[in-house]
Amino acid sequence: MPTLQDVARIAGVSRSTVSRVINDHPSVDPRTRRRVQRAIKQCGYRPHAIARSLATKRTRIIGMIIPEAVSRLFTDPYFALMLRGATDACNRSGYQLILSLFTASVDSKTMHDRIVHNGYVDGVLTANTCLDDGLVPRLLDTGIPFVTIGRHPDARVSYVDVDNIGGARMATEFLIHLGHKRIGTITGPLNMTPAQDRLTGFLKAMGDNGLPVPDALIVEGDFTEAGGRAAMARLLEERPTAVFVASDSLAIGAVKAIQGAGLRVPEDISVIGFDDLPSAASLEPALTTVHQPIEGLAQLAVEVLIDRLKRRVQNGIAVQRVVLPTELMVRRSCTRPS
Amino acid sequence: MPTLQDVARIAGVSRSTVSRVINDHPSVDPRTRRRVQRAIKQCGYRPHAIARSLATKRTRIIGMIIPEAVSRLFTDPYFALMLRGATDACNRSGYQLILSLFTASVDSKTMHDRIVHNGYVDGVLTANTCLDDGLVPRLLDTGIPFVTIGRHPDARVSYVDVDNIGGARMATEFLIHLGHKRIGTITGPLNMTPAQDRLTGFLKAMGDNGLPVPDALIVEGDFTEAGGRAAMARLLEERPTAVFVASDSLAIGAVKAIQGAGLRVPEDISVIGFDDLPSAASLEPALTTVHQPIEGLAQLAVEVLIDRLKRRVQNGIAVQRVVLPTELMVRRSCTRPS
DNA sequence: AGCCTCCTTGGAACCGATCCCAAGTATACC
DNA sequence: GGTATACTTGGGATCGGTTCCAAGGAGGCT
Repeated sequence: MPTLQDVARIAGVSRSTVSRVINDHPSVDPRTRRRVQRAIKQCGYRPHAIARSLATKRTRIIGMIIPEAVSRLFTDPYFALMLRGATDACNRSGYQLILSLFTASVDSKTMHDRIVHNGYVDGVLTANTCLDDGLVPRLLDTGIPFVTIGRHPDARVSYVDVDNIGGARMATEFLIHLGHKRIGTITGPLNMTPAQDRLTGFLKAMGDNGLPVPDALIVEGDFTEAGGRAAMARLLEERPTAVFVASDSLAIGAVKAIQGAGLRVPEDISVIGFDDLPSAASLEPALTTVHQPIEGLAQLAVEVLIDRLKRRVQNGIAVQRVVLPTELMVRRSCTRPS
Repeated sequence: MPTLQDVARIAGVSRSTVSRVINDHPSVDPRTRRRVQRAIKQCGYRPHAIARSLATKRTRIIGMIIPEAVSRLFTDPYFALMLRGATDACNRSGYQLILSLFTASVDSKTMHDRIVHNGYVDGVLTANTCLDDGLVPRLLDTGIPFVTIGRHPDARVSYVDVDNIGGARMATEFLIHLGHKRIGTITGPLNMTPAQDRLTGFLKAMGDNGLPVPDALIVEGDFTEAGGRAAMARLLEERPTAVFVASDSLAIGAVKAIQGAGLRVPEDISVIGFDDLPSAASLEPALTTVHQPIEGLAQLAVEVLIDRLKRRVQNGIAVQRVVLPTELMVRRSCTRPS
């Protein structure tokens, strides 16, 4: 592997000058620049990222942290879409993404230290943090720039999120407008903000329309299909005519539970989900759900993070927050109550 | 951030000595060692990975490349499991994983150069390469250590794989033993070796049992649910009594196509899949399929790669290949022909 | 013609570690 | 007591870049 020194020798200039050419520094004579560029081509030189990082203290690597609590859910297509969005944005900007799934085999403090303190990452992206897993406070402590996907209540945290409250309200109002009055909900784990927000939106819609929500009509699930099935089994005893389910995976389980009990969707019970996973449209019946732009959200998160990394040099550090809108996808799983 | 120098000053020794303590070099007086360790604790020193990498020429980072051709399939839970296996193995060994999904936004040669030539990765893992995407030849060219998940025909390539031929044969023989004679298959994209191998296993089982396989009973799919649906639609015209489908995602589509045509699984047509995705057991009907240990395979791939990285120092370079067995998961989607 | 500027360029320090080599010290042996 | 040996330790070069600073040279102005 040729180094700067080699190029310099071939072009008959100093390392400094070659470095300037590589980095598009303006103060290089055009003739010299061409000569250096020829030399670079000739010997197939490529800048050594590690050496460069040591000097500049920037690696152009972003760490993506998925906390252990949700890594069980990792097979949900939600994460694949998120990763695709994030990597795509990184590709465009010439950044690399280190993926760090916290798993049971190593304790999370060690994992955190490894990724944050070893100097390999300029900044961190984190998704689906639980309020009680301590990740965000630790990140704040270290002072490393980071952006969360999904809002976090701490005022110092920059995040990107979708309008979960608005989306949930929209979904619930859709059910209400269809004529439903006895509407249940299956929530996500309530230590996660998206789950909280979707519940909030649901309650707001119900409240605004003067509909009571007895506690028994609210069942906490865990964002998995199995969880949806179990939650729906309990909810069935309350005989709701419609259910707002906080994620599509949960909704898939809920539909199975309903059908398993010999009831039909939507004729006996209407079901509305949240996420609009790719499979939602091809379920039987096709799932009415709230679309959230997962890939776009992850892309945006990367862009916001990179923006922060650049500004940091200029000492601009104001918290940034972006919330994207959701969209109701009306399909077959909801109808008027009989 | 404190550096080696700072620790050295506090402990009253030289950088060299601190370095020896950090790296567990034996020739350090126990008393000195303790003194240095106290100094390290006291100032919260952590080795700077970048600087260390520059000196040692090893980063403890592995690059995982998913070629563009399959990044469309990326929402298949298969990839999530693979990533989880790979990251978990990395966590255990103290390695980091850079995830590189080749996407349309950047051409694949550029992507390849970025990840391979910038010095950030010690080695590369690659999954589901197509025979015609040129990735493997390029990797061979650069001389970087790499391991593919899924076999590659080139004799110089180290890989881990599951016994696709054996699994496919086992599945097909299961159908044959049930009494089926007119058995169709939906294959994956035949420019991918797993798809080829599963077809080979199918044909071998059929041939060994003296059953003819007219061309019309072989339909190429693309490993997606929609592809499975389309392929099955064509296959239905041939009236097979059973179908061996080369992946669970394809099988899900196939089942839907069968049900959509007013036929029942397994009463009218038996369906057997391949992969044993987490959802296979909870489908309606539960899918009989060939289990492959995806997470374990990815873990193994990481281990083999790390092993190669270590041996490389010792100039051991023999190609390594491992093939794991598969297992038949008998569920409800297959029965005797009527 | 002389002086001042601006543009280019090279030199050297630096980023934070590793590691070889030589020197110093303690122990053992004769 | 002197010398050989083993064990510790420090110094300095090195990895491959970036960047500050100073110097040289060309061009412009009076």
